[in-house]
Amino acid sequence: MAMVVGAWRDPQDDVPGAQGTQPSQAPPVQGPPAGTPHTPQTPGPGGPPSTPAQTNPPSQQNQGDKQQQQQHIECVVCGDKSSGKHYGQFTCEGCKSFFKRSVRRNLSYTCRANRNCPIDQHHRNQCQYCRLKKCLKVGMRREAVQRGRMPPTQPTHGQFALTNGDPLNCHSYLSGYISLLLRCPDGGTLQSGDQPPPHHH
Amino acid sequence: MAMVVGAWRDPQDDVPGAQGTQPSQAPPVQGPPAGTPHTPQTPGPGGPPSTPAQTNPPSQQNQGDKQQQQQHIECVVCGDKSSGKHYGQFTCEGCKSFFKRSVRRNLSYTCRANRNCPIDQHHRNQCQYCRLKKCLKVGMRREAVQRGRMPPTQPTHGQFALTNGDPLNCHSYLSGYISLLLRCPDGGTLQSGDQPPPHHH
DNA sequence: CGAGGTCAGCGGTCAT
DNA sequence: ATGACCGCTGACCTC
Repeated sequence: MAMVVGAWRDPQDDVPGAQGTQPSQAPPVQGPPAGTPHTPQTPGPGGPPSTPAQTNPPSQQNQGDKQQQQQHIECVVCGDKSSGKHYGQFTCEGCKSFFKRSVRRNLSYTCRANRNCPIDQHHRNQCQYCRLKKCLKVGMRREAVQRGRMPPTQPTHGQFALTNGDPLNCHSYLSGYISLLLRCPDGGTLQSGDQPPPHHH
Repeated sequence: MAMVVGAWRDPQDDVPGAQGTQPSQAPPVQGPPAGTPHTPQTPGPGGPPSTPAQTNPPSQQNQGDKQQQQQHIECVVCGDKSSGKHYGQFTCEGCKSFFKRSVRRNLSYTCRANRNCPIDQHHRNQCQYCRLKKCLKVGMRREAVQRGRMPPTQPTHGQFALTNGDPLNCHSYLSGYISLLLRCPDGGTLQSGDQPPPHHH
């Protein structure tokens, strides 16, 4: 699992994981199973992370004053208070959610400035492009974002999933199929085995 | 990449107490070990992956032999790696816990599709109803689930809200199916995307 | 070995 | 769209 994290220096404008096209690393277009979704997460109780190579590079937490740090870990993206590790790094709930939404919906943003907007607790919402860039820079892992689960509540007609913002990357080919399904009076003939039309890339 | 095997549809759909029937066994989905949607994570603390099921003596290392290459048994429910027998069958930790929680709390779920969602390592969390159904189908025993810490006698009677049981109406089921479809039926092959930015108006 | 339990971290929700 | 809050999952442990 070679992470994507190489050396993270401050890229002025790289890390385009966000920009639909990614220059350097590959954005695996799919690597679903093979993507190595390994998620090192719980270091585990009683055991230090034995493998230093991958997680956080800068580990300067232990020095004279870290008494309270343990309780006030801060978000590596914006500096707000972290609520724990998320997608590989300590982040706040906001950056966690932002990252999840971005990856799930595969959004790409654009910076209106010079792609080096400061990202801190008060400015993090000013530029999505730079926020996502920083998320990636500090090592948040896209592969750790899972696919959605089943919706607990049922959507109403006309607006289901399309509005939940998680079309994930379902292709529009599904639209036709959906239309067909919706036309089904009571789904009577629809049987379980129904699979969507073969989907060819 | 065709990893997902076809869905396992079962001829006789329901299952309430089903058991005994020989599971159709999971398809050889063993390929990508990394496919975990969740986090496999590092061994860490207490020790190395001490028992990954590989107690194999260092004699044979050949891989050419696919017959008995490794002895990691797979979960009869989802095909993930089994950690031993649980409630009567070889299952992974996930299905074990899921089954335990379901039985303990006497939960009942509802399928939003047509009750035969594919259950494999990548989709097992998509439909609890079908996951539990499959657990029972392959023979996991409810009786094997112990009470843990519940009061010996009836707990707060009537507290067991069994949440449901009502047949779903045609519309909702159709909607559910669609939702499921929108969540990418093919197991993540379409991970990255090509989806154009959501251009709203 | 197989029950039980824990809880970090993922998921989703829904006022703002 | 954001992010505080809560439920579910499953890796790891103890018994």
